[in-house]
Amino acid sequence: MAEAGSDWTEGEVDLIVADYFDMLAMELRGAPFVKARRNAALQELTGRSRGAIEFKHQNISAVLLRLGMPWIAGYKPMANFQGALISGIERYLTAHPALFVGPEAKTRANGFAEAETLFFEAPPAPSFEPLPPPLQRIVRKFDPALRDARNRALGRRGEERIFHHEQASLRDAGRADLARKVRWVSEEDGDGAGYDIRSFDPAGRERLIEVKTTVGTVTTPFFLSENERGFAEERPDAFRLARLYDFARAPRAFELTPPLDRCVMLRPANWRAEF
DNA sequence: TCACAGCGGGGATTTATCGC
DNA sequence: GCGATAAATCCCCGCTGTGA
Repeated sequence: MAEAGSDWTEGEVDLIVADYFDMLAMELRGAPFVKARRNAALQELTGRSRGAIEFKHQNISAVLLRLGMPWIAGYKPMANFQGALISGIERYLTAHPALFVGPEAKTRANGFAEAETLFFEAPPAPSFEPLPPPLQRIVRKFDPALRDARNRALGRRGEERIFHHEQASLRDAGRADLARKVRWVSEEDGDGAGYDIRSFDPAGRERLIEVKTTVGTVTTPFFLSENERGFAEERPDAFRLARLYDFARAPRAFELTPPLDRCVMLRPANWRAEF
């Protein structure tokens, strides 16, 4: 049994990290669980106190926040965390590479006839703060932005949600005529237009919306193609980037308008090699 | 002295359960 | 169905120990 005040051992860290990810997966699935019982079971296994285990849960949330991954609601990320936790999380992710991909990535975002509250304020303009090297290593191995970008089903469901939201908003604004003209361009014509949805504001002005969806949090990075970035520069009057986040749990969104580099930090993510 | 990890305690709030 | 009560959840405050 561990002594209060001593550093957590690798075994203890592995236990609590595994338990945390198990609870997180259940939360994302909408499955019920009682945190106090999980805490009590960990107290039995580790000899740590309730407060110590809860504190460690908040430390794990802090690491996941920095990684752009979702965390358990209720375990508010602490400001700091110890290095042993990073290693523990890396070990867990290495052993469970399919985490949040596949069945777990199913979402509960069904039925959205009304223009319910979906859009909130965008996060403040970025202040670039580099990740500590151990976290950079994890991001390279398990990039949550890349994982979400490769999840085509997730992207499609995000577009569907925004498509219905645009229609409902226009109907609520008394513009059923415009709501009928909203087009899901990427679904009907395929990718390549530089945006996913052609919609309108209540005054009839065009809104060309590119939808970016992640399971992660409000600040989880996302990928933008060169075509999309170029289109945003070409049509700053109409281009809108709809950023849907926390999609598996409680989908929320914010909207970015060009110039995009004033709202987000754009960094080249791949290179085109030509002869 | 200071920063930080680790921790205990507890108040406020929400949710579940029970008895009427 | 409703109010009372218990349990669970959320998260804040402030303390100790340690190492630089």
